[in-house]
Amino acid sequence: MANQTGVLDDVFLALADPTRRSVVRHLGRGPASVSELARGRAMSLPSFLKHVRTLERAGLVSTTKTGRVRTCALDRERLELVHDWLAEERRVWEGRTDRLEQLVTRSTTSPKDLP
Amino acid sequence: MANQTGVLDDVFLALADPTRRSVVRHLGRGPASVSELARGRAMSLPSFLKHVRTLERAGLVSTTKTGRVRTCALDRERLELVHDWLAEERRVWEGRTDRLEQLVTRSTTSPKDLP
DNA sequence: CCAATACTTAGCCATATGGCTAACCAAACA
DNA sequence: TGTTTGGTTAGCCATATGGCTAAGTATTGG
Repeated sequence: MANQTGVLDDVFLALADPTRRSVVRHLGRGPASVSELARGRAMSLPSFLKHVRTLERAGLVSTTKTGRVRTCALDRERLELVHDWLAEERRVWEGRTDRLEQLVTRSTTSPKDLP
Repeated sequence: MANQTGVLDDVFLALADPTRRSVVRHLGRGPASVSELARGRAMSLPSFLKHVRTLERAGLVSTTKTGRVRTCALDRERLELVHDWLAEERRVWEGRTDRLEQLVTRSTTSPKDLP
């Protein structure tokens, strides 16, 4: 149940684009509005909006609208999903298939979300 | 320069599909032939081959042909690229933008390619 | 109230993706 | 020699992606 494949599909797909990775990078420094994120990009606003929607669909970004401004924020937890996937792969290489170890290994880099 | 965006595009795109992630998982246990990898999948051989090609294009898998058999192997280095990208993001969250630290942190998981 | 700002919706278009079948090598058996 | 076996090529097709423009809606500032 840990790996809903659909979610990973969306997450990896969302990250497979330089514009979107750049947005993730930007939001890493803190929340920002859509037009703020779009500034300086050689792209129309509607086109850029699609990228934001893709990031939202992947759950990497959450947005809220206040007045006429939509503010975007990064969801770090979703990015940790990538880390978890990678960690699982490493476990396979190393021949350790025991799932319990997953939670332990995870805490070495970010000791926050142990359910 | 560390982030050739094109490569990350291809790597993330390659991982954005359950079939291909499953191949990566399989190859994590060791090399395998194409038909071996295709076995049990609800998909024609040509269709499956395309996935292998996509993984090759991303550099995640390398293949060699001996006789009539094409053997595929995982390139773990390329997967570390994902880890490196993620690590960079984390550094941004934590406000540490100094690039030197990148090389140090990286060596915790794979102390190989320090240019 | 008017105008500028900040999205948003609704198309349109070219290309890419992911699947298929049919047909075609070439190596390995029997 | 003839037949599997393992892969490959060449199309075809439906849908998705990533870009655009034009024309909306809804706040906000003057």
